Amino acid sequence: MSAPAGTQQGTRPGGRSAQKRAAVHRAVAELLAEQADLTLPVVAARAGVHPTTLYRRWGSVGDLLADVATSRFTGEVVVPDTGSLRADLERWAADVATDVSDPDVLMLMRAAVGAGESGACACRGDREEQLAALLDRERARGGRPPTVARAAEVLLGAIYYRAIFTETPGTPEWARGLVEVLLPS
Amino acid sequence: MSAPAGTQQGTRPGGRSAQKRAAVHRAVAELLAEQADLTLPVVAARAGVHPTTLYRRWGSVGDLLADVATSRFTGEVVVPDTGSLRADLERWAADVATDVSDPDVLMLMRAAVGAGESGACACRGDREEQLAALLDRERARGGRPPTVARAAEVLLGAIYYRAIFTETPGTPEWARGLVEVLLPS
DNA sequence: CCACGCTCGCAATGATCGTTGCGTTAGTGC
DNA sequence: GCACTAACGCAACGATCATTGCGAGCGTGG
Repeated sequence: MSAPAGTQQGTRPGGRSAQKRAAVHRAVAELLAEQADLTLPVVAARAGVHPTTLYRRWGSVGDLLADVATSRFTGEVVVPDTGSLRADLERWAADVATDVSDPDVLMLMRAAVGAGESGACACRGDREEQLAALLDRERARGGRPPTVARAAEVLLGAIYYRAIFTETPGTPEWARGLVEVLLPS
Repeated sequence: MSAPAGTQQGTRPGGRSAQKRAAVHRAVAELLAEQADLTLPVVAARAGVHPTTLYRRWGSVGDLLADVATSRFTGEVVVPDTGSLRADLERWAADVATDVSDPDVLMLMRAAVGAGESGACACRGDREEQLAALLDRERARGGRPPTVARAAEVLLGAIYYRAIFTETPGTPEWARGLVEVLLPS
């Protein structure tokens, strides 16, 4: 919530806080993977940090989850640039599908969504921005790509839908095929 | 989890249990709308039921939420039948979008998703079956509609995506426009 | 090098949660 | 109408959670 984006955070980027924060994030990821019910004391114990610290810094499990989700889903991703919009989208979609088919990532997403609107929105991360970059490049090339909103709805929508609301997340191949819906040949 | 589908449930459909169950479901909906943190004792107090009953019948907040979600999202919905696949889909999509744009419904969905896979899947309800009915009718008519999976991914995917992962759920008009992606003219 | 301030650890407290054994009430079948 | 079973209410218990005041440690700036 208070972190910009990178590995470190906040007021004192180089210090002890950042290490604690990283430990806590790691602990959350671990516990999430173990299906343990997330609670601040439990996270604290796992992270080797005093519970008070968590209550002070984050206040609630929801805020902590939102924080973890943002730092997990927003990061420097190499946006594909093959020269062809279709190929770029296919590759991007496959990458996203691969990412969210990881059970641990799924757990994080579900928990973040359950934490409320902020946590849910954090799960988008900067993926719409990545999409925008792809589409802008196509527009600069002289093409007429769909809008970012439309692309996000169709691609991210379908990928997230299968990941979250069904038992079978989509495969990368399936995600590639999705581009066909957006860009009819 | 133990209920078939209808208003009542389980072993003794006509009895006291069903009333308690209804009261509990109502309480969950209320508390969800109030942003209160859902916990079994709290739900029990609101429902005028003893906490023990909840622990025995559902065991955990997750199971309770999954139960509430299933009974909320699966029900006798009048599947549109206008004679035209496109019109049917547009109307159906608009109905779904209207439904999930209700803040209370949104809260329920987020909470159910956070409760785990079963809760998340419960949010689909029987909407894919409704979709299947629409598409089958078109096939019987001699048309070649998309598969149920593809239709669900695109339509439900986009609608749910905007509802859950963004601050602005889609409007019915927007949802209608979504059909154009699935059925290019 | 030193003083300031932010962050963390520590300990104690009240509140709430989740569980279990037992008695009672309500619904079902003969 | 009567016995049986299932579901519920009740009360206790231990465990865990969430909060607060205080002191110490680490990083930053003069």
